[in-house]
Amino acid sequence: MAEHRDALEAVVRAAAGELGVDAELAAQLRLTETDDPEHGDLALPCFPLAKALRTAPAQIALALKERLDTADTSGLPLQRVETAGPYLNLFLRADAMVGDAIQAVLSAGDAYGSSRQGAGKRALVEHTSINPNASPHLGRARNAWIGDTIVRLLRFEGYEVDAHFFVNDVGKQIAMLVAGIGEGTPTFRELLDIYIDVNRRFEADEGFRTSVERLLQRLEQDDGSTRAAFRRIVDISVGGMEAIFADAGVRYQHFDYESDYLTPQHYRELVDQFRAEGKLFEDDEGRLVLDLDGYDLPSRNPVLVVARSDKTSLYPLRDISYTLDKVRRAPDLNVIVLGEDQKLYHQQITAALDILGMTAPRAVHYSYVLLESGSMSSREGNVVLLEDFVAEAKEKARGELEARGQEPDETVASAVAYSALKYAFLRVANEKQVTFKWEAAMAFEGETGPYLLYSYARLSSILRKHASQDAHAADDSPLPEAAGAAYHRMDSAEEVALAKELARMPEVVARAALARSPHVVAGHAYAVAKSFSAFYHACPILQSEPELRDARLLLVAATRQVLANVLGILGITPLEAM
RNA sequence: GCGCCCGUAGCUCAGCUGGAUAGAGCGCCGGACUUCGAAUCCGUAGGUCGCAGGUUCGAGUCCUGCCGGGCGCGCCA
Repeated sequence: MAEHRDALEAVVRAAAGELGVDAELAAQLRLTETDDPEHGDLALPCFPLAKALRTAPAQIALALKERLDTADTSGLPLQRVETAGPYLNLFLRADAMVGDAIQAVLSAGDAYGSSRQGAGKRALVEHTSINPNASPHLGRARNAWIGDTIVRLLRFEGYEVDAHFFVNDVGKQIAMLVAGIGEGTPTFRELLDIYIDVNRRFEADEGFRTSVERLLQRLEQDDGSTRAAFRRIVDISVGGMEAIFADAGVRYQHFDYESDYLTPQHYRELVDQFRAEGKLFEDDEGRLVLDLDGYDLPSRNPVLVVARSDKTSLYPLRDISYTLDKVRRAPDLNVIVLGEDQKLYHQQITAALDILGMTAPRAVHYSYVLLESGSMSSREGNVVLLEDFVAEAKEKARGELEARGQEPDETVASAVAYSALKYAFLRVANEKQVTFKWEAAMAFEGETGPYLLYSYARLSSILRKHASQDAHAADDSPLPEAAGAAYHRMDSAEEVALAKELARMPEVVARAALARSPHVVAGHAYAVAKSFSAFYHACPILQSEPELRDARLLLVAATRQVLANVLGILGITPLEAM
């Protein structure tokens, strides 16, 4: 479709030129996709030409139609041209659209839909980065789903991508855990209870408070045994989170520890550099403050405090150090997924890096997940833990399987459950809040993950059935030859609409990758599945006469391929049967 | 107070660089399983696109103001 559009655009521009439109204006003309088959497949609104030609748009449309009717369009799949008032509507030959789409999909296979915009480039994506003192809840999990989808999306586009998880193992929360646990070895679950406990102790017990502060100071002084004690506790948490996200299909190539960026050398180097730039000063109370004047920050004071009055580092300083390291590792594309509450902060980090002559990562900001009872907060205990939600979703999936007389297969139940959760989150635009409702997120009907899986399983089932009942079962590829198929036989609205949907994928993926917007991909997955369902109900496949059956089988195979590719980007595992 | 994001059908959300009567899902009502998987499909009803101005041949989309919600604004991370 895209290549047809380019070619037809050229023809339309030439025709406009003949009417007296100058080259510059002609070059701006774009054919738009129509939303209604009555308007053809591609259209040109003629309004922009009215002023230049001093002619009514409808007249221009008619004049263009005349030119196109007599122009040489051999080799182009142009069937006919119509005008509808000020619109010039182009109708393409259905067999060309359908055949081209199917053959493009089948020949590219798993790579179909990629525009290879990242070929030969390296990208780094930091996401999730949940503090080790809390089990992932759904609010924080949104970061992981978005981040993982961006990772997959960039990989699909040809980037070599590393996913990084920044482990915030420095700070009072962790020190409290270290002080509270001592020599013990709790599990990840137990760690979370202990965290609540030590928080209370910290409030009440002054002796405990001092021991926590002392621990922090020793850590900053690069004391070996203290570092080891922190690492031991933190790794319980890292292991726990890694397992939880691995179950969800999310993997990280690197866990980067904040404490590794806390060494006296890091500290001194950064402070010296900022001093050399004349941007660092000590305020009345002895804090080290970075002067960000001139960066137009939406803040009362354009500053960033990087060290306490006792000169121990604050998070921003360690983060700058880490970010510099990431910048060096990702020359082509550097992305970080952050909540919307981090917007100003990220601008500050961006300014700080600018002072050092470096470019900060591009941030993908997302809005938070709200429960009906309000926002999630681990401190207030108002959370839905990812683990709990997943367990319940899997339980429900097993129930649905049993209701259909199947044995509850663990793999299938898990795939169904995760598809529901991931799709529920990924379908909404990053900057929109997600209001979480159990029933809605657990829904298996309508615009949901399970519907996508169902569509895929059905596509697979058709191909399986064909392979088993047909004579060429011994053949490796029971699929008909794509080259000479009778695409012209597939001229129903449903068949053409489905093929056009398949043809849209490269454009959709490119746009999603550029904007780093998972919901664009999610929307396309649904559009393909929905379009397929309509086709399925309208057109018999295996029962059709051989020529038509073969053509439709190719459409089915191509649809299955596209759905697999799109689901792959979303991190949703397709099922051959469910 | 200042800044950023959001406001589209009863609910949850799409709507690409402004372009033809604003689309889905859920829910409601009514249909379709002896035939390729009914976790499906088809149809009906349901919208002053928060409000008011402005730019434009044309605004859900761009600009300004206001209203409502979220988030942020100096020794937390």
